[in-house]
Amino acid sequence: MPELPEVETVRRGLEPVLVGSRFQEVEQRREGLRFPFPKQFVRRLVGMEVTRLERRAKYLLAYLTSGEVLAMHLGMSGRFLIEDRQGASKSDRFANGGGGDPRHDHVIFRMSNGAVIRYNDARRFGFMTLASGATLDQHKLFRGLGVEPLSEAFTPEYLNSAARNKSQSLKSFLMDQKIIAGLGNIYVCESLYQAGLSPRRKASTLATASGRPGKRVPKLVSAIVSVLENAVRAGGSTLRDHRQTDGSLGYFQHCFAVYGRAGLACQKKACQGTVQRIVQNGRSTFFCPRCQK
DNA sequence: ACTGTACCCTGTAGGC
DNA sequence: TGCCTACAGGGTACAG
Repeated sequence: MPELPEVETVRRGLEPVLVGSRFQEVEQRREGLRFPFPKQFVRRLVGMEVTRLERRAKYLLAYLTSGEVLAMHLGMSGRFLIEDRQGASKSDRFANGGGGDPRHDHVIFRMSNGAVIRYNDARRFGFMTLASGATLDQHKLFRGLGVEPLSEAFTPEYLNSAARNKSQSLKSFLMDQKIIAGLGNIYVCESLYQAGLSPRRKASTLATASGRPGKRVPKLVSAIVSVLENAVRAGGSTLRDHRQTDGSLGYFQHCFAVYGRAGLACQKKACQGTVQRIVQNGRSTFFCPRCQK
């Protein structure tokens, strides 16, 4: 479900109730999600204060006073919902069953500040684990991750050199978390559309041999950054079941230019093309063959 | 190296 | 109404 903008939106929603608060009680309601929970999961959390909450790629990272980090991944359908102790939503925008089926509430955090945070995940592709904060960069899950697309390190030079020898499609190149961390299916489609680049093009055809990017790479970098920034600003997108931590919906889905629009007219003024759906690496790609070359 | 396929699991939308 | 199929934002393993 969640790509970078959604995870960042969740982070911003959780930060004020998690940071500076302690885990008073942790209810772990099953053995595992995608993976088993780590040994002594509850014991290693209870009593610990969260000192900061960060996002890396599509992971949420809660730094604990124990020196450990609670790393959380939402998979496809994971979401966090915040309530007060009485079980009422913090906000009154809780319509449409935004709380999800309680059968899929797998973890409940009761915090020292009174907040109750439920992790709900119907498909259970998400997971939680605990890792040492000091060596997080070396951790299996994190050591291979590529650059954050909203950081200074994401430059045309970086992308140019990463693409240089890649014969895979541009779409699968951009989906690769070892290259860019946090991009997913929707935002890759949207970025390629905005940059006017075909998802089928070989990644290497984008790059220049000199190491100095030509025109296409900077355009793609700008497209990725602006698509992500706009989505974060809009509070992420909502497809099917994504909800913000207060149960409300994101708004970015109203802004999709190509994603999910197969058969509809290309929105670029001069273009008479039709958005097409193809499958690449087992995932849907939406693009306009007329203006994406 | 890269692609396609299957898989993890449940919910939902659409066709009949 | 139900039953069936296809598909879903993520990621990994494996065969070719």
